[in-house]
Amino acid sequence: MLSSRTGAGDPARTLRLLWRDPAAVPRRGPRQGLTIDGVVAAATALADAEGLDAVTMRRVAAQLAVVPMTLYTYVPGKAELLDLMVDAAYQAMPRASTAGLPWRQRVTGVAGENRALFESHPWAAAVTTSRPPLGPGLIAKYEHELHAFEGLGLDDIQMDAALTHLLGFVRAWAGTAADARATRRDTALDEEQWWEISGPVLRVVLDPDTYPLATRVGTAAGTAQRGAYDPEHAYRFGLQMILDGLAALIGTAGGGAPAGGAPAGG
Amino acid sequence: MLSSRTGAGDPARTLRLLWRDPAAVPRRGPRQGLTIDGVVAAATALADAEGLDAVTMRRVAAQLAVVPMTLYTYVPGKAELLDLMVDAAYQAMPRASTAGLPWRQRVTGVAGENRALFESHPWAAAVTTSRPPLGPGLIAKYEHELHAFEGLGLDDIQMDAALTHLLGFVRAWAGTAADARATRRDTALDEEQWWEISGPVLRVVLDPDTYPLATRVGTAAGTAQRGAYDPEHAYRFGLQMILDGLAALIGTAGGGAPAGGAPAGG
DNA sequence: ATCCACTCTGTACTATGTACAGAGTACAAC
DNA sequence: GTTGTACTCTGTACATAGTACAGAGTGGAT
Repeated sequence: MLSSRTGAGDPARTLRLLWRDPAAVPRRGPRQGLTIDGVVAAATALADAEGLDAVTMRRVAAQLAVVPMTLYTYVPGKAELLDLMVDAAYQAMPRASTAGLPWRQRVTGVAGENRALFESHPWAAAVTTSRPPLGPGLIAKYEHELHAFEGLGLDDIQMDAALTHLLGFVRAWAGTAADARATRRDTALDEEQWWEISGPVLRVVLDPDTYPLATRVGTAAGTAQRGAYDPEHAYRFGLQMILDGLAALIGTAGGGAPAGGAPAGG
Repeated sequence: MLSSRTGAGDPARTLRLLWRDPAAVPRRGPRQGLTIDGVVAAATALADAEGLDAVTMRRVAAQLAVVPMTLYTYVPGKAELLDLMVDAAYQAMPRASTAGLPWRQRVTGVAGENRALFESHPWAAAVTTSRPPLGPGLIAKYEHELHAFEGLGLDDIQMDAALTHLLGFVRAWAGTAADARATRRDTALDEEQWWEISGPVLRVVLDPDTYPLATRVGTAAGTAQRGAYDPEHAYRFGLQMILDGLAALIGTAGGGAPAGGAPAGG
């Protein structure tokens, strides 16, 4: 039962894998023909190009010119491979220092870095990372991002919660945006065509007198934006709300709020 | 190609299904032995009890004592079944009027209703609803929830964006919380046990000098809460930030802000 | 020189969504 | 009534997924 091969679900093993623990490298037997990084890179390339669904053990193996089961020498299972992909993506993120900048700019920067992550790796928002992969990438990212919230008079728990809230927003936004893109591709219907088809049906079935607010606001939102959902607007709006919420928290937290950016940025 | 049976991916067909369009009910042939509502209810019961993965066409069919393919008489495919499940869950949500209450209470109420939804139907946060299922449930929910944002001096687009932001938060929160629960169940490790195993490994591999902020804040957050993640705290914190962000928006929006609740509620 | 831990491989099992074809049923048209 | 046919329900079958398992080969530790 406790075979060394079947280590799927073992947190310690996954952690050692994430950190590339040298003690976990086998000393006997033939040299490995691939590397963990190579496997992760192949899987990531596949996910970037064709989405998370394209990441199957068979296809990753094919990329690397090995048979599917060979991957299980490197990775306990698919779930762990996904964890490794996420951590590697985190590790590759740029981490420019924003020391000295006003906090609104720092926080906006963190949001932007995460947005960029999800734009180059849309699948990352869809990975169900049951527990966060506590690898070097995530830790380095966490360390970097916490700096944006330091010196604002928040205690440690507030810093963590504020960062979590911000990251949750960007992730949720990225998920919605990616879903919209994916549907557009799969259905071969863009937002406009979809409304062209759905509009008439809805008009028959949906009674404006029963749902006055919904029709008014929904129409306004749908008309202002090209379709039903404008990712750019949602992002700017959400970020602004978070910045303002944070400002309120800072005002509450220490008593004396340090200087920040302008109250409202465009 | 345009068979009436294979209508998966057809938005118009899905819409008619969502609204239970009587015109879509067949007039010829034997009477159906099941109902759409019955199918949706069976699938929902399965999802509630065992999670989204348990919802397979075979198992839903088994619940209803029919053969899997029979379901395809009622539903074009699994994706549409999930859409129907979500819309039905929306429809079943309580919609108590909060007219007259201060806006912070109204918005808190909307958040709470959604939180309750995800607590009784955790799978709902995980359904990838590429495009929102524009059924009667969603529309009624939208109508109801918009009322919380009316009279605050926001224009229609701001109302929509604010609601979207709030819902995104609750959904993201629910997803994280559900993931944590699911992992606990699948791994048979609770948060504490997991840390017991991971702690030693992390201590070896993670250098506090390289990641000072991360270790300090991470430890503080992990100690204060029982494990690494405290859903209750995250929810309260996030909601507070949204309320404060909304307050700032309202202050900006019209010039004269209507009366609201206390600046900070518990 | 020997051993066996380890790598890589092929085969095989279970599970999924759903296409397809056939058998039976009951309303619409005559 | 009788007939036609649109519709329901069923069984079989296929492609694709993750991965368990067993065997053949390899090379560092002894």
